[in-house]
Amino acid sequence: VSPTIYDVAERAGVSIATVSRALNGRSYLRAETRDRVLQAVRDLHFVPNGAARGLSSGSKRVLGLLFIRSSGADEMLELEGESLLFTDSVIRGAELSAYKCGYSLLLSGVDSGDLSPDVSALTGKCDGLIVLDRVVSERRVAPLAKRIPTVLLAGSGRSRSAVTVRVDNAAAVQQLTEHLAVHHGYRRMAFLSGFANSPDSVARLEEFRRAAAEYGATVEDDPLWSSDYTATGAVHALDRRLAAGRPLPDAIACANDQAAIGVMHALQRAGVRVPGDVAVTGFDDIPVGRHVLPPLTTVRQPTQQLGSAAVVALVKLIEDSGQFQREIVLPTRVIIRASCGCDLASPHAYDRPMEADLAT
Amino acid sequence: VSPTIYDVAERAGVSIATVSRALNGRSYLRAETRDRVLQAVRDLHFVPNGAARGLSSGSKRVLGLLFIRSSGADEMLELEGESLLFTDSVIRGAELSAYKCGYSLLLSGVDSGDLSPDVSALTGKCDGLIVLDRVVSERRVAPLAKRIPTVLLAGSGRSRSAVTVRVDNAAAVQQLTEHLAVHHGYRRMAFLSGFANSPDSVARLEEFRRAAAEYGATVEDDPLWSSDYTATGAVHALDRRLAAGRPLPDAIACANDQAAIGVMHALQRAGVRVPGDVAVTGFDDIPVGRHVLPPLTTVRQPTQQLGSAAVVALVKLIEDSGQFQREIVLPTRVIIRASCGCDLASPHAYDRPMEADLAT
DNA sequence: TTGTAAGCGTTATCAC
DNA sequence: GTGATAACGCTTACAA
Repeated sequence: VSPTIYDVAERAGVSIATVSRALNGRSYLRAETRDRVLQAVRDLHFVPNGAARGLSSGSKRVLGLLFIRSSGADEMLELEGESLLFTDSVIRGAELSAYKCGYSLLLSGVDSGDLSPDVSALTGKCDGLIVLDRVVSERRVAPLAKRIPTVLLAGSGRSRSAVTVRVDNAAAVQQLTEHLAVHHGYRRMAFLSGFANSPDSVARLEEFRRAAAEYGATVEDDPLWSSDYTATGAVHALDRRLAAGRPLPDAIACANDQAAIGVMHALQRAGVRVPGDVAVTGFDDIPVGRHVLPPLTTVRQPTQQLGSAAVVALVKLIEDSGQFQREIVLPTRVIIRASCGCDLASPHAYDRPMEADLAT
Repeated sequence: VSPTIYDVAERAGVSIATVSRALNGRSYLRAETRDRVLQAVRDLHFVPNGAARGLSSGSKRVLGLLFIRSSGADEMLELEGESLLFTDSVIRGAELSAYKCGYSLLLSGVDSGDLSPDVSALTGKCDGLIVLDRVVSERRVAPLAKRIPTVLLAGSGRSRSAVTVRVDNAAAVQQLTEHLAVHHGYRRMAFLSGFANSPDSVARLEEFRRAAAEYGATVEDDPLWSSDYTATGAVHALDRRLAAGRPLPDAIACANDQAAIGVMHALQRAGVRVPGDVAVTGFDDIPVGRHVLPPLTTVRQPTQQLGSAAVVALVKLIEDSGQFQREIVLPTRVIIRASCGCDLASPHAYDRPMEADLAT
């Protein structure tokens, strides 16, 4: 039913090669001929078939983006709905950047429990892959990257086989830890991890341990300080920790904001004051972080830029398969609010309240 | 570099037709042969080329989703970042549903100022299109839908040419207006519109006028009561209205939550109490709505379901091109919080505070 | 500057 | 059951 270049060629009185040339503008063409072809294209509402194009040229002009589908979104807390933001923001950044590079973005979620996701359905449809944190285990990256250009997003940066785009976890955690240990003088700390297989969570924990040691603070070493990036999971972890009866740490750093909010909730419910008795920090800077009480001290990541940087790196990988950066590290910024113990009116209050935002 | 069915066929000692059959499982095949082929597939890490498949079979197994890219996200208020949620949530729902139907989702943003977006880049790459609110004007829908299966998301439902999936704006606004007019007794109302070319905004305004009249309330008729779905835009609109000096209405219903938050901000900044002096309501139920003061009375839409319903409708349209529903209407739910004048402790407080959510 | 024709990697229609 | 082989709609040498 759809017209093909043959139809266009016939209507314009030229060969299909000429139509192709007029469309792609690669070769020289008499202006008059080109106009005639383009007129026929318009007349027929011709749109080139992407599959045929991809097959013939070897380039589908499509990038795949693999992310983890949060399991059972419907059954979760309302709050969990906000976890959409990190991945979604990456997707937005990636889409825009892909568009600018002349590609489209093909989305594919992977169920969180799925250990060996069937990536092949996607790989066949695109020229390259952007793989978000935790989608494929580190040892499965190499075989994948061998078959198709692959960029890892938020990986540890340890994978030698694929390009990695990630944030500077080390600098962020270093800065945050210094703030907690030096500015506030907290000595007994804890770090609530995300998934054990999340390179980001692992990197943050490692750096937290290192930095804490540097400032002479201790980090509680107990398997219960690990969770799953959700507020619910954090509440459960904290409830277990509270039940243990031992004195609580001075400060609890969390692998992400949702967990931090869960931690604050569990503490407050147990009558522990935040930050009076225990300070809490997050990571990501999700919007609701400024509306909870106390407003959350956290680390802001350039989420959209993560997506766009990944696309740019991937396109480079696909197009000029020559040299490329093995690793791209994006900056982070510590956002001091109140949950760390700071007074919002203090000079550390980089972040302004909502009214100020709106006044712009 | 990638292996083809020829390589697989050779390794398995069969013809390419047999490989194709083993892969697609359509035809009968000796079990032993099939196993041999599948083993070769695994050995070679063969992945069928999607472009070739699409070209040969006529079905690319890809659905396109067109949405409006919010303009200049970087320069906007932090709050605007939360407007990501509606579209993103639709995308998530669509992705999951597409996956279940055996399709992938191809994303394509359209710049908000772009009057005649180049949809052709996408149409060539997919089997059908999901078009979000405001992406293409109503008169451009028909020619598009003629060329490629198209589902309109959040359209007015007036387009005879394409299938429409939308929420029940009429019921929601009717219910909300009744609450304002009957329960609270407000008589003088206003409605702050979104974009003039947004069918959803138009539908909400129309129904608001109708319902208000039904209950004997008046609706201010002034061009300044129109804006652009953003908090900033709403602040500007309200500032103009405040400057006019006339007495304010009893209640202001807004076309979406961001606008409602902007309205509340502008009023409060001018010393007007919400809801004491003027009641305000929103639409969408974005997460931050429960954290603003007063918590926002609004209408919840099943955003993920909008996406998945659109996909299901589109797949049906593509696959059994026989009959299909012209219009699919999803239910909405009024969420009463405090900005309408309700006491949160009253029986109308369907929505529980954050603590209650977390306690689950 | 334009036309001819050979692929690209599948699926699907025939035969056998 | 399985194997040849002809599409599918485009790009791109190679000729002219």
